[in-house]
Amino acid sequence: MTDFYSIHSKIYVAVDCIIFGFDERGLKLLLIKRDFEPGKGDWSLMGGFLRYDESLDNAAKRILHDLTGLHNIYLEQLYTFSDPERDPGERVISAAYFSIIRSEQYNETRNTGYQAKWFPLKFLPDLVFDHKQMIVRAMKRLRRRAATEPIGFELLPEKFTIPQLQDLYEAIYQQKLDKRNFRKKIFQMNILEKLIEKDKSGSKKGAFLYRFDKERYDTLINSGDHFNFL
Amino acid sequence: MTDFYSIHSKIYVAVDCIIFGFDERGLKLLLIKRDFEPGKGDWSLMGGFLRYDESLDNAAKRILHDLTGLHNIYLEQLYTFSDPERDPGERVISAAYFSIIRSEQYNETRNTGYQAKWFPLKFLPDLVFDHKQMIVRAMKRLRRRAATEPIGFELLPEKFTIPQLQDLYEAIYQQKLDKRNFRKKIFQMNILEKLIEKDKSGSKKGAFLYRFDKERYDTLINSGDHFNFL
DNA sequence: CCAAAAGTGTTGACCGTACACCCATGA
DNA sequence: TCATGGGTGTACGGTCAACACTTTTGG
Repeated sequence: MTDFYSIHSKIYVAVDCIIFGFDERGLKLLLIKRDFEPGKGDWSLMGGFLRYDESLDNAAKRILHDLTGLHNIYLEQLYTFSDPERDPGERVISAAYFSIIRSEQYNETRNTGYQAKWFPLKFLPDLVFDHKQMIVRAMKRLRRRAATEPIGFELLPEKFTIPQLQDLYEAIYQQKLDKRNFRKKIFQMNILEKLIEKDKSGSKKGAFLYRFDKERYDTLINSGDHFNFL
Repeated sequence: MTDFYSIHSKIYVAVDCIIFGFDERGLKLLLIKRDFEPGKGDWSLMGGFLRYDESLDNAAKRILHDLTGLHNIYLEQLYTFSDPERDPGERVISAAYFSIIRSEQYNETRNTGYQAKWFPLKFLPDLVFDHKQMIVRAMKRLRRRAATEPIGFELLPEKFTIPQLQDLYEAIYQQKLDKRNFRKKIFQMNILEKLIEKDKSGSKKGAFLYRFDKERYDTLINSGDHFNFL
């Protein structure tokens, strides 16, 4: 291949993944302990380098699969960070990716060669480089997405209760929501399938389980409907 | 500087700018005719390469200044395009930047060594590489931004009439808006300063000129206000 | 004097928000 | 039996959308 651009600089391109999870105790992030310099021993987002023959999306998929063993993770490009001083070791720009997984799908004891750990959003450790900024931006993206797309369901088990769903939205937006208004809104969207079973883990009475009806949702979208989840 | 990452690939990083303008005939984009291979002679977004010691934001500013001579252009990172096949000449990823200028500030006869031309959005020529995709994404960003931030004013002259402002929003969202409702909404935001002068270029009666009152806008935002321009 | 664009208010529908009590059950 | 969380309806206010006529003036 002819190099048309040889007077210009080539640069390392990294990919860093902000991985959101959710459980009873709220939103959390999956972080790893860096086992290489610079920043060895510090907490960091899961990352890697873009290879010569792959897209950023594929690099992010590869990196996430490496860590979690999972395919089909919700993933979107967030922002490319490029301050020349951002990585003290070398000139590296980094495309940050926003991703969310059902936390049940990844537990820390999985043996992958990485030291990974879930951290509640409110108790994040210090992080290398500009990873904190990446997380701040990811949090904003999560809020925006959750308001207009049904990504909340990606953070819950397949079967979930309305109170669980509400807890999730309250965690994302950091505000209490009115129970009755929340239910009204969700139900009138008509995208949940009510199951016969109840989940009794949260209360004595038990709460009905629901499932997100993706087919119905897609049908509604295709017929021009819009949704506002908050 | 130690190279910690030498087992990884370095890659060319480009920056491409989608430059929006607006005039009586609607929204338009500033494109240039490529004067180097590959794609020489084709129409293209204005672009350049990221230098070793600058951020992407600064690269975009530099590239825009090169073309237009302007500083303080509205600019935001849009998305990084990275398909390995996107540039047939070499492996190059490109960070696309979304920018808007008052079209009065740039006219095509300016002599910069670039062959640049405004194209109405509806009559774009074929473009090199993935530049069309970049524009599609930029258009979406423009719609989103224009709904929540006062960027519309960046596309108009300092003094403008309400019908001009309405024409702009109609062009952005490609739909007719009701005159009375539009005025009501804009005025109740209380961010326009009405001038004594009229602009008679659009009608015999003449329309009053207004100016965007940025200070008032900032004050309102700081006191927790929100805006919806559509 | 007339064509062409600027400017002006009201109403009904809908949506978001506030708010309080009963139900089911395990301990 | 009681503490705990699940589940339910209504009323008010604000916002959005629909809609038609008068004003000004250059040609």
